[in-house]
Amino acid sequence: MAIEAPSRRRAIEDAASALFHERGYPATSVRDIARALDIRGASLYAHVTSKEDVLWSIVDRAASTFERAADAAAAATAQRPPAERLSALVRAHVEAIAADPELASVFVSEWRHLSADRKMSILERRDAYEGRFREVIVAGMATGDFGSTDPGLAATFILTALNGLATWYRPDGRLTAQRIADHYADLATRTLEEHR
Amino acid sequence: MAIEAPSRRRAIEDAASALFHERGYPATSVRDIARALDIRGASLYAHVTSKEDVLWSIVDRAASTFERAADAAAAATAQRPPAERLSALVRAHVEAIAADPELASVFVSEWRHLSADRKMSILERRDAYEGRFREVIVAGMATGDFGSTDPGLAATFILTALNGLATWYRPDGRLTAQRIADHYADLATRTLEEHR
DNA sequence: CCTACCGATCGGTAGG
DNA sequence: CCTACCGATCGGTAGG
Repeated sequence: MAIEAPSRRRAIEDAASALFHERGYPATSVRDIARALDIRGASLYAHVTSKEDVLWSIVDRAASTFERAADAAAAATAQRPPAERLSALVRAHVEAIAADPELASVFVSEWRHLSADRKMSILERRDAYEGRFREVIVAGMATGDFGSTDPGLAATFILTALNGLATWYRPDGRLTAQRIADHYADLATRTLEEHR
Repeated sequence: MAIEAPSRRRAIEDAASALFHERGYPATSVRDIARALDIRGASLYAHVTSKEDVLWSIVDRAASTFERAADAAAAATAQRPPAERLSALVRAHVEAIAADPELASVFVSEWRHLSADRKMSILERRDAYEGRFREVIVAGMATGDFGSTDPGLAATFILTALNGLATWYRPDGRLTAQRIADHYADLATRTLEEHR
């Protein structure tokens, strides 16, 4: 089939995601990934050029997923008040994590094992992503909807709390993704709203 | 000197903490730790029984540090309203991280590389620690100081946000530990307080 | 996708 | 704390 090669590549990335999520990148060997696919370690190199290359594909795809989700959330709430815009960003982030926790957790935790230039490129994208949260916080402070705070610190506080989900979320856990998204959007908004 | 042996052991743990913080436990070799102390890899084994043993000492000490800090914070605010008790717990946690970010970051990120029984023991202590936060949240909901929320989810949200500090805190950063503690205590409290 | 193999490095031990 | 060394495993290549 014409789609075999790309789907095989994707199967490798999925198996690697699961293992990187569970044990971390350095503790996962090329042979571990191959074993999950019932092939030999050396056979992986017919589809990938290096172990780091697999990590990069996963991290890059995860970054794009978060960026697209945030784009959609921002577009849908562009004319709404800051609290709603923040709530939409939080929901989009939580839903992206819940949709593929292994992908998200590799993105959140394993990027530091990338080569220096790829690491730098991811750090820049992360900062731009965090900037979306900072901008909404600044806007909310300007309208008086949000109390006065350090926007950078508040954005880091909230995003770190959200990212923790990638570590502990289980599809069959006590709370559904929707309920977690509801709660987290509420908690994040409360974190900033002016008390009155 | 009589204190040489224990201080040497501690020097090993400190060098290991710095490396585990920077690269993670699996990506740090015994020879890396030895090199930081200007000795040979094999010489380390005069002071430690295994690499995992070093990780355990660090994680166990970090856990005790957090527990003692929380004990002191709880004792000092036992008769105060829930918001103040929460604020004290948050400050204690942030200050413990800032006092030794490498120790804290190994505790937060590397415990999963411990053996099964040690991992279990740390997970239990973490849950008990998180329970202190849950209890204050429940108490605040009971008095009406805090709005209605899922105490477990809120505790996880806040503690995850705080733990992120271990990853990015730098003593020479833009904000002092005191200012971060102030802000984080404020953000955590706002996250829960009923709007009025 | 396989077998066979490479040099490098791993955590750890023996024996001073 | 050292030298010398162990078996196991690492990421990756050659050549089908």
